[in-house]
Amino acid sequence: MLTDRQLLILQVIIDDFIETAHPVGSRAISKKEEIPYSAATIRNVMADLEDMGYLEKTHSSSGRVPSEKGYRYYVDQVIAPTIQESNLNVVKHIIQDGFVEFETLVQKSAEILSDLTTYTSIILGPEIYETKLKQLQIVPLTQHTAVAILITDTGHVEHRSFSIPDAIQSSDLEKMVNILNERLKGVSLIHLPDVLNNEVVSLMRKYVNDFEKSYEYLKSAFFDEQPAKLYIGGKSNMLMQPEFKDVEKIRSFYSMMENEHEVINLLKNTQNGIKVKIGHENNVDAIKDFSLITASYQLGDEQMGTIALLGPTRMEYRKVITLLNALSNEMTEALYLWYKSNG
Amino acid sequence: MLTDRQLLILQVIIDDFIETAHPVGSRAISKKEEIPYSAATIRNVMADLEDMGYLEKTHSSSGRVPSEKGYRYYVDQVIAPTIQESNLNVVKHIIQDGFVEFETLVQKSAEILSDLTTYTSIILGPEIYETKLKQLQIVPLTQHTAVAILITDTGHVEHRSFSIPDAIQSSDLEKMVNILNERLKGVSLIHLPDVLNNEVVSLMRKYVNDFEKSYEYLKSAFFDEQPAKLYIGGKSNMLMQPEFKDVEKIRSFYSMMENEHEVINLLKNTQNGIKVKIGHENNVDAIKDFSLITASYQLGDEQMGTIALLGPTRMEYRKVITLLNALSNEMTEALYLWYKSNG
DNA sequence: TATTAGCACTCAAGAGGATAGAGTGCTAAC
DNA sequence: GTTAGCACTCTATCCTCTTGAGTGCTAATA
Repeated sequence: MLTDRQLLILQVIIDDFIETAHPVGSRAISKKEEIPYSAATIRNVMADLEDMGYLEKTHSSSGRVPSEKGYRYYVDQVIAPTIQESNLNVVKHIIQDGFVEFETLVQKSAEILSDLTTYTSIILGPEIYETKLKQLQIVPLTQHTAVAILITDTGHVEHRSFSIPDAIQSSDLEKMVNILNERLKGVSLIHLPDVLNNEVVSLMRKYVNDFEKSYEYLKSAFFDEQPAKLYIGGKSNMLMQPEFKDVEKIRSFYSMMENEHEVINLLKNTQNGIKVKIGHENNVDAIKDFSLITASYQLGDEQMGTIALLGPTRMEYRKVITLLNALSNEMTEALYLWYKSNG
Repeated sequence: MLTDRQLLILQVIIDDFIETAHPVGSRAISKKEEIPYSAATIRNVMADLEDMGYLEKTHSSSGRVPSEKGYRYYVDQVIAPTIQESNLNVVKHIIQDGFVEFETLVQKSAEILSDLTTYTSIILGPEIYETKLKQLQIVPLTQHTAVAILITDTGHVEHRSFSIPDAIQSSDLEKMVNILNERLKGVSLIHLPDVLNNEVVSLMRKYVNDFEKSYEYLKSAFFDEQPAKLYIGGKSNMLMQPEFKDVEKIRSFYSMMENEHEVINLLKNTQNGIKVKIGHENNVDAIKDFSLITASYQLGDEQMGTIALLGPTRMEYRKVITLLNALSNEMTEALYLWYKSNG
């Protein structure tokens, strides 16, 4: 447990370092208004804080720099208790421009977020599994091609083009779609494969000629994989950070960000609420010098998606956490209102 | 006009520099098998080539580096005449995996392209204006929201969500869509606004209550702006290039690439065929050290889209031009077959 | 006359050394 | 418990020196 004085000094050091990115020396601290101690006293306290692992030196006679443990303490003990529930009015603003589909809303919020923070924002789009099927359609283009369109009750639209083998009659396809629409309307996407296999298959086998083949085609068009929607904003913001002087660091950062799969993994398994992962806590080597702050938005108990900000460990935690907190509240609220109005 | 010897030496210098990224000295050249001259002779030739503007020095006693004029000559006189029509079989490969919409095809080709070259690929998606409307649909989601879906004969799907003001009856919307479908089917997207204003408006005014408002909504949903589809692949490839040691360069490159608008402008106004723009020829300061090679694919005389590769001026022109040429031929061919089979 | 060998010269890049400045730790005094 | 003072440490920067790759020019050669 830290004494009041130790805490004060830790705080001042971290604030200073976050602002300047330079190691902080005892003399600079003692000059600050809120600090009534001399440089020598500060030095003693700093030595203690270093022993406890909250501070580090870059070399034996340098000023101090916060360690990951230091940031952790700062975030948990200093920042977290003081976060005020606030409202950003970002979402409201976007919605006022007219109805938008939820995905667009998320994307725009993300852009705003990265502009506001000069860090990189990452958004894992609303998990569409929980949304329900509104309508399924097949529009023939030519004799051998067609496009299948799937519309959810949130206004999300998925579409796939596919070709129709000679063996399949277009009337068969039509019949099939009719059956599908009748049976699947209102079913949530995550249950779609189940319902499909249990209830619909037998029905279709009865009415549709050469059913197996048609079914295979439809199935592969829609139900095989639902790619997660990933938005990344402000990647070049990162280049403004002074810690990015090293080309090698830039390289590893960017090639990681180009790999969708890896980024998605980073955001997965986040629980509700705000989560701060500092440096090595991310367990990913490419971002061992970064902190990732994630927030999720949800409907009821169901998590819908994740918003995150990625920046150097020397991040403006207070600002970022406040922002993300406000935004995730707004998103959750917007989602709730949405579903309520959907009855 | 260059003598044979001058041309030979210019060629060797450019090839060498493209490979190593180091200024090329006279001694190194004279050691090459295909060069029967001594270093001193080479020096005289090099001095002449420099006087003519084909070569440059980085400092007064450095080796020579190709100038933009040098690259220009190299591309126009050395490379261009030797390009062989070839086929990459990329497109065929993708199409064999099943019917895909044209946009997907373009995107996949782009990925392959950037992997193959270690440069950055940029693709301006098929201009959808020339394609024809297949079907227009409005699917109501709730009492106050709906999603409008537009399907083209190429299998391209656009969708917009919008809210329905109280004043508008859903039966009116339905009527409207029926009229639109009847009248607009088969109209090419680029003529849509005209036909809409000239033929359809009067008809609708007759049948639809409170038409003006509904119309405004539909119009804003679809016909205001068609965002060009832009794909960029292998941005981090650029970081592998040795010329990218300077963080400032990286910064200006990446912030330019994040600005869709600017990138689109770069590719616009490309004519048919392969076009090579070297360094300052691009008229964009951020890529004054880059070359941009563009190829378009078309249907008949109508240009459909543009494929481009962006790399350092020290680019493997032969390889890139051959690749792009092959790919654009393939795309054009695929497009032709496509439309033919559409009757 | 065209080519080549030879030599003086130039410049960038890297190594080594000196210096200034910001910082520390420790000790003794308050 | 706090602070002043001092010796010490390390980095960053600047300067100088050296090396090596390269050039241009001139005189000799084929």
